[in-house]
Amino acid sequence: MLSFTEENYLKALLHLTMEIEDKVEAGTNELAFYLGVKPATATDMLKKLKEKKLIQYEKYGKISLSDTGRNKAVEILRKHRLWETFLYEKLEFTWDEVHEVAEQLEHIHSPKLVDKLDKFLGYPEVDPHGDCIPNAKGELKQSFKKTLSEVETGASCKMVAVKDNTAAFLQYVSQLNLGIDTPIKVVSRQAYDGSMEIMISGATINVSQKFAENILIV
Amino acid sequence: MLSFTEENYLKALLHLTMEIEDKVEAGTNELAFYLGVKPATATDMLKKLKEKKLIQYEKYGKISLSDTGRNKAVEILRKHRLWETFLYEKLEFTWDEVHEVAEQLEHIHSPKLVDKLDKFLGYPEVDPHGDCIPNAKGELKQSFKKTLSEVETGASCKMVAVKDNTAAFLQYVSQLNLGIDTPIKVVSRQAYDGSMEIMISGATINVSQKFAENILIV
DNA sequence: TAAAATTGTTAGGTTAGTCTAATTGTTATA
DNA sequence: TATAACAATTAGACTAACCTAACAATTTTA
Ligand SMILES: [Mn+2]
Ligand SMILES: [Mn+2]
Ligand SMILES: [Mn+2]
Ligand SMILES: [Mn+2]
Repeated sequence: MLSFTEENYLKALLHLTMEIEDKVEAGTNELAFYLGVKPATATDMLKKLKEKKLIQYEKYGKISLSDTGRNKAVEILRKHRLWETFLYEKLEFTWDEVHEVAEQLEHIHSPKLVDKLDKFLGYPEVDPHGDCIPNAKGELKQSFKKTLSEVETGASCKMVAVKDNTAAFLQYVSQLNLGIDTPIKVVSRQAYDGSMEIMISGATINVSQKFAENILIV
Repeated sequence: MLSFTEENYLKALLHLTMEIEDKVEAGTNELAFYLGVKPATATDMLKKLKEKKLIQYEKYGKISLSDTGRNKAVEILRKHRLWETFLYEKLEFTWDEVHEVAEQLEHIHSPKLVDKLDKFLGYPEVDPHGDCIPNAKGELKQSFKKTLSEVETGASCKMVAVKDNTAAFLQYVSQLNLGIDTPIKVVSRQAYDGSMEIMISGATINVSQKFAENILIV
């Protein structure tokens, strides 16, 4: 049985090696920074995870998940996203509130609970942030979606997910009347700073490039 | 913020000081045994809990919860029983399966989650084992119920709760077609070992004194 | 009431997960 | 290619939660 902490390291590694299309490795400092611990701490844990055959790793080398490690990590991601969906769909949580609580709930050990929760929710495919929920077999539909910042000026698209899951960002998005499935039209763009004018259900608003890079569209 | 372990000590103390009508104190060995740790370990924790003003305790003396400690403990009990109810009512768990998972879920920190869960469940008053669920104000309806073993021969009663929450006991009870609200009639009794013959919906069965002592009735 | 039994504490160790400071290995750059 | 910058590891410490073994206090009981 994995500890709370070990699970978090595996989940972090899955995140770091899934972010960018063909990135499959992570570094010690990168991992430590992501988890908010010191590199020395991460090194200790990496030795343990290697010992348990959950990662591939050599001293001074890059880190990648083993098949077992990846499966564990995907299982945790599945739980995380199912719980987020539960909180959002059944308990009236807003999409900026679910993540924090799901960070705790994802560590509950009970295969039956996960399956029953999945069933209770009607086998959802995406969580409140538009992220894919891995299925019971541990299959994760990996899609590298385009961001709003990549949409051509004048073109239209539809928001399908968000990249940033912080409460501050999510609240800002909601405040703009923007949500999953909202149609967006890119009206104009500033070459200077990449900010853009977008149209959401009739209203035109101005958003920064940083903002646009965190809205995933189709 | 209390740790997982500190919460378990407080919960154990609440249990031990609530069991019997006017018992309000517990001993170190008793506590350690209940938690499955060594007395030396419990002593360490007792010092810490005293330091945090969660218990009243003097070296070589008896232990009791302070008001703050009791409130924390009741809050955990509330979460435990709400989660058991959720698993039973919404996720098709059986009453012998809920406790184990609730032992984990009771440590999730989120006031909003507890309140929303309570609302989602329709503000239940009892859990699947017939135990009272403390309300949002932390009020716990304390009732010292009679056990089946105390019912006079020939008299009838109704099962309202169980005292033992182990899977083995609960499965046995279910197997006997016995559950919350089932009417029971005490047919006869053996003076020798306290075993009794009881009638449940027409069928007569024989149960041990130990069994009867764990069925709470009204 | 003194000895025995029971109950509880202390001392000293272990492991997991964290830290800082010092050091070593790798990569980039002048 | 030598050196500077960066990335990663090691050594040594700390805390929380546990342990065993030894000891001390309290309670029981003969
Ligand atoms: Mn999340
Ligand atoms: Mn999400
Ligand atoms: Mn329970
Ligand atoms: Mn219960």
